Amino acid sequence: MAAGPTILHADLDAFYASVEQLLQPDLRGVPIAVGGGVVLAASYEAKRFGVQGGMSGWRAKQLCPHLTFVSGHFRDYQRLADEVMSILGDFTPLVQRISIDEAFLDVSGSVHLFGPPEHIATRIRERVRAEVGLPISVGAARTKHLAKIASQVAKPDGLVVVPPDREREFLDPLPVSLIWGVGPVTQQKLAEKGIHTIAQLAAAPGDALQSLLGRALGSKTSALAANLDHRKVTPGGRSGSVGAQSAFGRREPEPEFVRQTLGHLADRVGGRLRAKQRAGRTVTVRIRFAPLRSITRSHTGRSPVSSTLTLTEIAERLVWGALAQQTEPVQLSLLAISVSNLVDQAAVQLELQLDQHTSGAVAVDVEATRWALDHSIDDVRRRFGRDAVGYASVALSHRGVPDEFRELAEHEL
DNA sequence: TCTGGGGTCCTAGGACCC
DNA sequence: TCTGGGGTCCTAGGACCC
Repeated sequence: MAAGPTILHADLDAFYASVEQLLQPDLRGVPIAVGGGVVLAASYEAKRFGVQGGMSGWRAKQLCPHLTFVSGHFRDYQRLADEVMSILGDFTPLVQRISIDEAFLDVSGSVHLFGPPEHIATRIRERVRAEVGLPISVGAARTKHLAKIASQVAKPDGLVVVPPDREREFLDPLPVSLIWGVGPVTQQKLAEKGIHTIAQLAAAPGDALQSLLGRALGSKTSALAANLDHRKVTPGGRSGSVGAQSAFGRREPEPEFVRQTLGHLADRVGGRLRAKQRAGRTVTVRIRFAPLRSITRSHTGRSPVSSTLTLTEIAERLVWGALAQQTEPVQLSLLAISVSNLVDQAAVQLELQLDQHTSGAVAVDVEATRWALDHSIDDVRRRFGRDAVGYASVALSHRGVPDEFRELAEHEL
């Protein structure tokens, strides 16, 4: 029995921009960009001029002089994307959301209820359009990789089904950049070897690719080009790290500024860890210096942490250690904190109780006390809002980006 | 005129252990 | 007298994705 095209990849088109055009009818049909300094998303009218997400605002304006910039309505993005995901869930419980606006579905168990995959895909597109008001593209194929490529080819507002007996025909002429994991650097390396299409990539010897791209990427890329993808659609899934960052134009590394920024970041990261009942043993800081260069420093401790004050202290130590190593005077443009090596908080508390009878008692006890204090703060914030209570220097610190945007990025998918 | 924020995965070297 | 093999963990950096 040959498997049919039972994996779908559903991807909302130019999502942020489409939402703005949905909410503000006078923006429909005109080139718009969400964002200001940086383009977060561009409407298809703007994309026709070459405007792309991630591009700086002035560059976008150069390409498209009539471009309208709109500020984002981030809560609406979350709300509408959740509505779309809920529609997807009506067709199968096997929905794997991989970002705010896209998901894989395995509909192999749904065909007896809803008909063949291409019919399900069509129904999804109709319902999203009718009930939410947004365009969505869908790819249907036998594997996740093919379905994902198919949805990209289907854009904007289209459906592409890849029948199992026509997969090679579909893949061969496409550019290598459509393969998952092939970005600008890899694309350039391949181009230097004369490899531009997936057909050329599939024909290249595996060991040559491994020496060109490294072992893992080489073999993964060969496998995808050869159309060998066995990944399953797995709903849920928990993240392995939690982080936050803050960019600011160009600042002298003044102790008070560094301390407040790290306190603010630690507050956000700690709060999210505690909300997920998680804690982590490894704390990593990233420092970006004014003209682009960035470094990371990390510390792995014996016991997991999630309290705001402990995170702040570790981060400060790492940052000042790294700054002390710099031989030239530096200016900062970004600071970030990330926590990894995560474990469940329940396990942490058990360990805390055990540790109180051992030599690690003092340090661990401090963390336990701070964790309890943070938990009370979290509670108050849940009831009275984020700004109701907090550490003084943290509460005062400025933010360069709307809070809604941060919360959107933080949202547990 | 350098541009946001949140992630994943991989590499490579060194420490340490058996 | 440098000579083996394998494994884990940690650190720092980089490519890539949305």
